[in-house]
Amino acid sequence: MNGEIDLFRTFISEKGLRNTPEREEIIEEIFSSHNHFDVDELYLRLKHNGSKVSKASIYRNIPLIMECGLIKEVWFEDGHMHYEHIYGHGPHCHLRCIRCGKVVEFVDQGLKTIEERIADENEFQIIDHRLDITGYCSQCRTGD
Amino acid sequence: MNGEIDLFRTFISEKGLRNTPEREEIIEEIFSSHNHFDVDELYLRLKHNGSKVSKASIYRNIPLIMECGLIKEVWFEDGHMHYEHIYGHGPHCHLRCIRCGKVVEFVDQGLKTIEERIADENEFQIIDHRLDITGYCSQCRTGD
DNA sequence: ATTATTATTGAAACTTAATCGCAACAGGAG
DNA sequence: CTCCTGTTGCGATTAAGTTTCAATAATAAT
Repeated sequence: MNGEIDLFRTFISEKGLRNTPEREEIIEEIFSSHNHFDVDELYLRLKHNGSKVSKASIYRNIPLIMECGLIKEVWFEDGHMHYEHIYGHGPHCHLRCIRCGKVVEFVDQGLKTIEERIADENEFQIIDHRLDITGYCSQCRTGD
Repeated sequence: MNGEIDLFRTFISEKGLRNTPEREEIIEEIFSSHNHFDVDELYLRLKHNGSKVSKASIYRNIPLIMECGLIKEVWFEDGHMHYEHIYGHGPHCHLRCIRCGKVVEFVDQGLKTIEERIADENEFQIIDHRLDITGYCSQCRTGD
């Protein structure tokens, strides 16, 4: 358990960087929940839990955590970037409700097949992909 | 021809707003090319063509052009939003090269089927969707 | 046409996400 | 324990996008 924290520690060491308490606090806070997050929310959660980590440090460490392959940018909304966990989650896509903001993740094998065919047809080497479907969830949809 | 400009004019009128030369210049410049664009690039293109439209007016009009259904936000990159045409383009997805920035559009009927099934399973009402595949194009891929 | 109403414009100020410079601090190798 | 240098918090800075405001101009009414 805590695989993501160990992975990050190793990643940092192998890059010749330093494992600091601030880094530990940030990575632990990020993975203390399974949800998507943004910098401001993460900062408030840390603060609420007694951490003194600055926003600057969060902004400085997020690129490292991404490079380590533990999180990635998912969407830009309300004027800032939002992130999600990769570690412990297989590749997946999103259904996002425009009204209530709820996000449902889904996995579809057929999608992978399509992507591979498209990539093949274009001699394209896939590194990442993102499928987001936006609309209204079951609670928010208007009687259509 | 010029369907998008007429649509915008009608849209503006029916909202009780006013058709100004600035709006004409902006919408014409946007649709004078088939490519994706961002505000800064659009502003420079307008300026280059002798227009005196300000960036503020571009920022003010883009939401209207989106509401009119002619363009939409496609991705946030390099610190700012990028847009693409909807009018004249059917629903499509993107292959984006991380190295050279080239974007190839593709259409896939199977994808629509998958999306509809996912939406159905989640009682979700689809309003929009976006599938972006990032990686390396045929010119930029490393010998893998 | 003329006038009145009010949306729109450009310029500049402002807001805010994200980055950067700097001095103090601290991890970790030796 | 000491040194080297990466890291931190703070505050300043940058830049995208928004807003304020006075002047302008599109449209409807006259």
